[in-house]
Amino acid sequence: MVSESNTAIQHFASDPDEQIIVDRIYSAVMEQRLAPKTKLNESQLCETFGVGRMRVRRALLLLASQGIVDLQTNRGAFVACPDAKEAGDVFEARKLIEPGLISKVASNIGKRDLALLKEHIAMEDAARNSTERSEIIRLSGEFHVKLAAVSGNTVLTRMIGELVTRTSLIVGLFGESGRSTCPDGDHAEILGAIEAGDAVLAENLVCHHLKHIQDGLDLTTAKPDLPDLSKILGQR
Amino acid sequence: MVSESNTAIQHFASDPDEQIIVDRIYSAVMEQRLAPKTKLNESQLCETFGVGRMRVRRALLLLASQGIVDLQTNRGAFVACPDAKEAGDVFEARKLIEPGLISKVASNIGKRDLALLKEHIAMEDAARNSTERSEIIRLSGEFHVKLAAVSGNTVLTRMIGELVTRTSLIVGLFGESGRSTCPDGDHAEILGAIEAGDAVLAENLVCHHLKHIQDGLDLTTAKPDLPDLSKILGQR
DNA sequence: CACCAAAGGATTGTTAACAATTTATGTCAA
DNA sequence: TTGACATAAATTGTTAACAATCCTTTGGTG
Repeated sequence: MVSESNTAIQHFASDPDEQIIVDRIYSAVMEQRLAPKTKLNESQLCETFGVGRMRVRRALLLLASQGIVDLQTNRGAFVACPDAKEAGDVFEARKLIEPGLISKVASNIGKRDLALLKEHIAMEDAARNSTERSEIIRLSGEFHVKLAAVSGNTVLTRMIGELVTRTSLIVGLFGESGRSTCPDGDHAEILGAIEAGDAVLAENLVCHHLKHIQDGLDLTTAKPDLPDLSKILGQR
Repeated sequence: MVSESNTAIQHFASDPDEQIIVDRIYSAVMEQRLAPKTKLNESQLCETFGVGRMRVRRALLLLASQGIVDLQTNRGAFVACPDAKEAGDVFEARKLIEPGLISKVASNIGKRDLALLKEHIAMEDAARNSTERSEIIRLSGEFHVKLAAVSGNTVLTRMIGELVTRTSLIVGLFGESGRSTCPDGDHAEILGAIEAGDAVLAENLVCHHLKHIQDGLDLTTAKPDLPDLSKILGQR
């Protein structure tokens, strides 16, 4: 079954406020609105969400445990900045897990879930024509998480959620600016194979889909750190 | 490369103390010395490790984010108690990830890593003859994590670490008491296939290895909760 | 002008006291 | 004896003040 919530991090939070903080930062990273190495100021977050410092710190620790935030002692929290090695690891993990998972989903999917996924793709199409770039980016990633959720395996779904979010960071860092995260028709094609019950085809499509995204990355160019303006502006 | 550390949780902890707390609880769960649903008292942990309450709470939150500890509002922290559904999910995840991972390891493993793994199996053999039951339980699980670590993929290694630990909880809950976690010769056999560079064989062996462990579980018998003494002692 | 040093401010880390909730204890009545 | 109820203890959740660290600015010096 597909969860209606747009979050992929399960709620260990006792308080709903805490979950909100995690979700919002999570979404912002997913939508590439929060660039890597962006400083996440505690007091700033406190004001933004209207909560105490404790909640913010807990939320940041949770995000750090998922590799989305980097906690540096006495320096604060920063949006994680994966290097080429880490990017490779993430994609390797996805290519190892997702095909098998989709194969299982293709074998036994219910009408209800199928409809939800179709609806999601419709949302993607709508967002593609919209001016909001962040919307399509987030939806593109979320498709993979929802697909995993259909399997009913919460353990694997959470893992995919983490990997997808980190992929957003990676694409933002190493992706060619013109290219979108996921090729336009791919998701519909994958869902088509699933609907047809063709597990092998679905598996192959996902495999190529991931490879295609990875091929769009340029891991050699260590991009100049975005917040490090000295090198960009220093040479006038 | 295989890490020498016996922990599978990466250190997000700023403080080494915090890492120690996480490691110790982690190991205790791994060795099945901490039964599911065991209450983890804060002040007790503070005294045990000689640290402040903040550190303990942070450690517990990290463990909760890994599904090893269950945090209940106003009630405290308890060792997680997976149900049959969750147990199935964990095994499904392992069966999906580990074979592919081992296949990759078998394709290109260095002499140094091979030696380390052999050494580990020797330790297992030694522990099997020892009186300490907990030692062999922990080493059995750790073998899988070290195997993953050889791949060099830290993302996947962390995931396997989480899954292995949760497996310890599951085996403790649903496993037949007489049986050990991992069949005696299996690990050596797997390593043999890896040394021979036979990726397909290694993959199959791991697959069967996991299936064998899972078959040893009795998921139907919802075991009487260990700390719930009323049912055990009530019927005199 | 560049470079270094020190003071000030800002931010994070830690501690301890307080508040809220749960759990245990004890009393009384049926 | 059992059950409900009230009280007390223990435990967790929260807040706020304090300490330590880092970053910036300022002022001086070569």
